Amino acid sequence: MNETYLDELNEIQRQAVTATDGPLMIVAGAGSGKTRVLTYRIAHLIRLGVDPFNILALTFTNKAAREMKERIGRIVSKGEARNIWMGTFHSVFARILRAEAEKLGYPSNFTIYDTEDSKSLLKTILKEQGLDEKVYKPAMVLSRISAAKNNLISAQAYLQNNTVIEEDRMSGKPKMGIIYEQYSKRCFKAGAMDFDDLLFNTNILLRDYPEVLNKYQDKFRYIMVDEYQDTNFSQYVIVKQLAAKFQNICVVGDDAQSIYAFRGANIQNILSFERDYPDLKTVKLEQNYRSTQHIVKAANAVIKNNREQLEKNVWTANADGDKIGLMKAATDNEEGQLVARHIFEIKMQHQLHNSDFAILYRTNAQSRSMEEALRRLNIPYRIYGGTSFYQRKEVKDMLAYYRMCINPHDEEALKRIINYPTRGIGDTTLDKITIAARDNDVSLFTVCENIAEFGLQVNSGTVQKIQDFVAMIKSFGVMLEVQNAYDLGHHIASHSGLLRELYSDKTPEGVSRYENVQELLNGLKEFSDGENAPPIDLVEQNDPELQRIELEQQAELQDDINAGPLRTLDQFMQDIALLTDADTKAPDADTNKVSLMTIHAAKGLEFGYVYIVGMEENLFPSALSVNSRADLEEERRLFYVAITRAEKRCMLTYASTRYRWGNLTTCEPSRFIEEIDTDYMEYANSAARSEFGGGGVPASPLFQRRAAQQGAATPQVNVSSGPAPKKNLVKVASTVNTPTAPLDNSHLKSLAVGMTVQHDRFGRGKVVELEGAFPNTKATVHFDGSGQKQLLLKFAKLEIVG
DNA sequence: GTGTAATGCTATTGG
DNA sequence: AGCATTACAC
Repeated sequence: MNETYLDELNEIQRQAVTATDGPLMIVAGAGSGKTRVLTYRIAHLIRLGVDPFNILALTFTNKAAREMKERIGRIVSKGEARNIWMGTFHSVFARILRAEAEKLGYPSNFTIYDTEDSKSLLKTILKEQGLDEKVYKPAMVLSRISAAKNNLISAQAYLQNNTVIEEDRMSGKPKMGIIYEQYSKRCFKAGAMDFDDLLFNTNILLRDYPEVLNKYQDKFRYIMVDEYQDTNFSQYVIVKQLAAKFQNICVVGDDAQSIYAFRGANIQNILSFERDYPDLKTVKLEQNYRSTQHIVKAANAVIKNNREQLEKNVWTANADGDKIGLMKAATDNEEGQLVARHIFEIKMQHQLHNSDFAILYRTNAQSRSMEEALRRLNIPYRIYGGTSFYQRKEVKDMLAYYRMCINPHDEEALKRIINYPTRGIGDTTLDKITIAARDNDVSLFTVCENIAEFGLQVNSGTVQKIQDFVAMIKSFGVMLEVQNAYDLGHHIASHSGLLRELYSDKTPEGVSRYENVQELLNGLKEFSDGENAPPIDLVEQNDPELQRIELEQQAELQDDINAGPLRTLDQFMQDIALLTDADTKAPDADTNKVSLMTIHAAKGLEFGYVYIVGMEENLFPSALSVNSRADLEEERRLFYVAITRAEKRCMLTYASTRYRWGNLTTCEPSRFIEEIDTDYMEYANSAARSEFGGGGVPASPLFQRRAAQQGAATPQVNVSSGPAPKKNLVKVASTVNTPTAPLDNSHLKSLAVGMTVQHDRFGRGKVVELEGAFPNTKATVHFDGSGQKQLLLKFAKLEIVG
C-alpha cells in the first residue's frame, strides 16, 4: 500500500481527507484538486479499516466513477477498490431497484426508458386522449412530468395539487395531470422506468419499506456525493435518508459551477445541507492548481457578476500565463477556420498534442463548422456528446429486440419492431392492439398473445403474422439463460431479419448502419468472452439479494481471469440506457484528438488549450435565458465552468453572422466578453481589436450600443450613469451593426385580429390579419395615417394599445 | 399495407 | 439545413 498519499496534499485538502466521520461539506473551487481529495479520502477510509463494501460514492458520470476507482485501486488494492459502490445516482439506484423491484410491483428485469421512449409513449397517450401535439408538446410534457417526479410529486398527488392544477390551467394545458397519470400507469404496465423513476421509485422504496432503508443505511456507512450542486430534490432526499443513521456524509460541490438547474438541480440543497446537519464541518478548497493567473482572474471577474453565491476566494500560485484571447469572425464558418488555424499554429509552435486542445460550445449544432474546418486542416478530432452509439436508430432497433426478449411487456420496444423489418403488421393493426391493451389494462404483448380473447377485429392473415411475431420473441426469450450474450444477440440479429434488412441497403448510410450493428455485436462478443470472475472475497452478507447484486457488480468489473459464469444478454442490457457517449469507449485506439463538446459535457474535465466559441448574445447567453436573472446567472456559471477548464490558455471567439434554422442571422458579441477585465484580455485578431480593443478609446461600439439599449429600456439609468450616449451616435451604431436583429417581441404573442396597435412610424392601426406561428407571424395592419402594411412581428416596433 | 414525395417543424443544455 | 411526420399513389 502506498503510504505517502497524505503528503501530496495541502493542509486544507488533508483536513478534507482525514475528517472521515460525521457530516462534511467540501466547497471545492474550480481546479482545486477535488478529485484528488475524493479519491484519497476514500483510500484513506479503507486504510483506516473501513470495509469498501460500506462505502458509497455518487459521481456525476460513470466515467468519473471508473477513473476514480482506478486511482483508488492504485493506492489501496484493485480488489478492494472494486468493492466500493461507486457510480451515478441513476446507475447505483437502478441496481438497488433491480434487487428490490418486486416490492414495488416491478419485475427485476424492468426496462429503462430513455427520453426517446418516453416521448414516444407520450405521443401515444396524446393520441388516445385526443389531445393536440402542438399544445401538449411531448418534450414539454415530459419535462413537466420530470419536474414533478424530481420534486417527489406522484401522479396522484399531482392531480390533487391546487398549485400545479392552477399553473396548468393558466398555461392552457389542463390535461397535464391526466397525461402524467396515464404515463405512469403505462410505464408500470410495461415494466419500465424512465430516468426520473429510478430516483423517484428509490424514494418510494426507502420511504415505504423501513427494513429496506435500514439495510442500506447499515450497508452504506460512508457516503460521498460529488458535484453536489447539481443534485435535485429527489436525490437530496435519497442521500439524506441513507445517511440518517450514521451521518458519515460528505458532499463535494461548487455553487459557482451549478449548471443543471434546468434539470431540477437545486442550489437549495447546499443550504439545506447546512440546516440538516448542525454539527456540519465545512472545508473550502480555494487554491487552484490547474490554471494560470490570468485564467483564474478572468473567471473570478466573470462570476462576481452573479448575485447568488457562497463566499469564496479562488486563487492560484501559478504563473501569469497568456491573457484570454478574443477573436472575431465574419461568419460561423470563418470562426471554425480561425479556431482550426489557431490550433494548428499553437500546436506547431509549442510542439503539442491534438489532445491538448478542446473546443467548447453552448449548443451541439455549433460543432458542424468546427468539424469542417478541422477536417480541412487534417486535424483529428472527436466529438463528445450528441447522440451516443446506443441511441442510433439501427442500434436502438436491435436493442428493442433484446429488450423485448428480456421484458416482453416493454411497450416502446414492441412498437419499434413489431413491423420492422416489415412483416405486414401496419399502423391500423397496431392501433387496434393499443386500444385493446388500454381497455383491458394489459400490455400490448399480452394482447398479441391472446388475440381472440381480446376480440381483436383483424383478418386471419394478420392474426397469423402477429402469432408468428409472438412465437419468435418467445423463442428468443427461452434462450436467455442458456446462451451467452453474443450467441443470443447474434441469433436474434439474424432470425429477426434485421441483419438482412440492413445488409440489403447499399447506400453509404445503409452500410454504416450495418457496420454499427456489427459493432454492437462486437461489443456483445467482448462482453461474453471477457473476463470473468476472479475468486471473490466472500463477504459476510446475510441478505442473499444483496449478495447477489454484489456478485453481479463484481462480475461487471472483471478484468483479469477467464472462464466463469455465463454472461448473458440481460446482464449486458442492464444499464445500457444509462450509458452516455462519454461512457462509450472510443471505437479506435487513437486518443490523440482535439475534443469537441458542449460546455455541459466538459464539466469536470481539463485541457491545456480551450476555445470557447460562439460568444454571442442569444447563443451564449442563450436567448431563452436573458429574460430571467436566475437563468442568466446559470449561463454565467456555465461560462465560468468553460473558462476554468483551461490550464494554459483560453480563447474566446464570436462571429458577426451565423446560420440558424437555415437562414443567416446577425449576431452581437456576448455580454460576457465585457465582464472580463481588459487587463486579462488580449484582442487576438484585428477584427476583435477594432471592435473591443482600440487601446485608449473609452467606449467601444459594443459598449455604446448596449448603453443605448439600457438607456431606452430604463430611462432613469441615464441620469446617474455618467455620460449619456449621444442619440445620433446610437442610431448609427444600431443601424450599422444590427440591421435585421429580431427584437424581443414576446409581448406580441397574444396579438389578435381586431386589436388596436401603435407603431413607431406608422402610428395607430388595426390588425386585419395574422399569418404564421410566432415569432414569424406576419401581421397585416391597417394604419389610420398610412394605410395597410404587412409587418413581421419579430421585427415590428409595435405596441398593443387595445 | 407499403413506399415515396411533399410538407412542416425545429435547435439549449443531458442521465 | 436536416429530420420527422403526413399525404398520396400504388
